[in-house]
Amino acid sequence: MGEETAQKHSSLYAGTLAKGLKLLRAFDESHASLSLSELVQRTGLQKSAVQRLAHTLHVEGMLDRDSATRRFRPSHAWLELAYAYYWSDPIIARALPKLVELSQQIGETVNLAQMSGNHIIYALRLPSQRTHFAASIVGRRVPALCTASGRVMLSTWAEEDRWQAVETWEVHPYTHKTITDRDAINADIVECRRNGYALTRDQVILNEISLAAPITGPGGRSEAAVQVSVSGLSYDFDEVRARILPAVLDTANGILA
Amino acid sequence: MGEETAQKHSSLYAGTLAKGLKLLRAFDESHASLSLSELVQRTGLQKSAVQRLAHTLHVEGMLDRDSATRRFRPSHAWLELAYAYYWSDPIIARALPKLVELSQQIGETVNLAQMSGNHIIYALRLPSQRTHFAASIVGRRVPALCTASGRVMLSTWAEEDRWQAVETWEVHPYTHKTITDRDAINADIVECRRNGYALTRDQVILNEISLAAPITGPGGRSEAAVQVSVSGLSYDFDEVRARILPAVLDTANGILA
DNA sequence: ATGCCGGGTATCACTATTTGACACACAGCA
DNA sequence: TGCTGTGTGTCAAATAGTGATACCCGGCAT
Repeated sequence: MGEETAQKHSSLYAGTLAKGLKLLRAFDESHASLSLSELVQRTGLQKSAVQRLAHTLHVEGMLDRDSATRRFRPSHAWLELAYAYYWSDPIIARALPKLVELSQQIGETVNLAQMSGNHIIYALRLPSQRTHFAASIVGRRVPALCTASGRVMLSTWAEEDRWQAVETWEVHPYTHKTITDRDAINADIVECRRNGYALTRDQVILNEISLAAPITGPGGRSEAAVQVSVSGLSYDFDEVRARILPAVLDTANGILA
Repeated sequence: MGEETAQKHSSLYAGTLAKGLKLLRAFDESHASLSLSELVQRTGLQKSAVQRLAHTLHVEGMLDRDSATRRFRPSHAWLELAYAYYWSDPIIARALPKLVELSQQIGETVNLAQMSGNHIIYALRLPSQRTHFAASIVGRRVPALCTASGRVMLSTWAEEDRWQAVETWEVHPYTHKTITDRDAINADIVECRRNGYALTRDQVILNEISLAAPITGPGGRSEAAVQVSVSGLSYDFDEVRARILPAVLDTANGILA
């Protein structure tokens, strides 16, 4: 066993609960439903433990069980947790009406992205056009350096934090055009800082243009961004700047962090 | 203690995990953040237990802690769980593109509602107009009998199940116009059955008109519905029937459950 | 200043709870 | 018929959670 677990086992650490959470996290976009033995594989836990924990989660309504196949699936309770999240994060309530307005105004997909560790997470999504499923649903995480939202947010950070992020944060080559060179990413962030917005294309999905503006609080450090996705087949950068950018900047400025 | 707990304590029941989940569920729309002692109050658990469980949830990234106020809050992980849910429920991927289309077509708020026990839960929401915050975010649960969605779904159920629902399921008087009389509700459901859609107003929010059509699978029993909300100040029933109903029926029929 | 109070934190002996190896039942398959 | 993989059930051993207790700190009234 590792040494990094040392801190965790501070007699305040409830291992059973942690293992239960591990079961929940075993479900993701490529593991939509899991059998008992798959759960064992994915979590590395003991069969007996998984059996008891999964049973408990089922009884408590956190997992649905298909009685024919015996497989487990996330339950509606998972959406209820999202509901509670939305109420707890004050920026959501401030952003939502403005995003709806923006969405109506420009007729393109509008998102609220938040910094979450070294990723961004989409907290609100208002899809207006057909795109990939993953690009339409909340809760998706993407390495911040690969996204327009992440870069604009970073552009508002203190020199040192920004530097540390560019040097060490994860990058994932989603497409063959994804920028993985850290100097190039840094250059883009510097430009974001000058412009007050970020404009990227082909970073996560081919032919997708992404425009983001930071939501800044009194400290000036941004932890959230308004982001718009449009098809690179319908727009070029200049058109985006002309037809969409002003509204996005307005929206972002109208949301006090 | 109680006798209803008998089933749960079947030696397969991990109490510690269940208590941890109880902490998560202590957060809701009127309890956006909770201190240690508030968690104690709301869960009825021991202070020590709450301390350990909350610490564990924090270490595991399920709870954020404001280091100044020492209060706990839902973390981004709660949105990630929703993300996993969306991938796991096959109806979501089929419904989403059609709902986006419908939303663009009619320019009004579109929802996907699912039956969840005796409530409906909003699984997808595409808000187009300003409304109440609660009416714009996913994961909200409402007693099925109070909603157009719930009633159309029930209208497709077998006589006996329908009857049982109308007789026993919970009703909540959200507004002074909410129908709480079970005979009246039953009459409406019978009408839904004849019409193939449900049309209500003022049931949950005053001046809100709600139109719902069932998504039916091969069995004929509906567990999900396409629902549209419009302002009762801009529409009356006849206008809704003329201008919105056809598109909604098309959409619902185009989604195979 | 003083003392009280409530909330968050830390400790520790006790024991209830989880553990994990084993054995069983069942279904699909060679 | 006898595998093999899964889901289920059992039980002694020991680990992990319990909850009473005490401590620390800041705010507040006296």
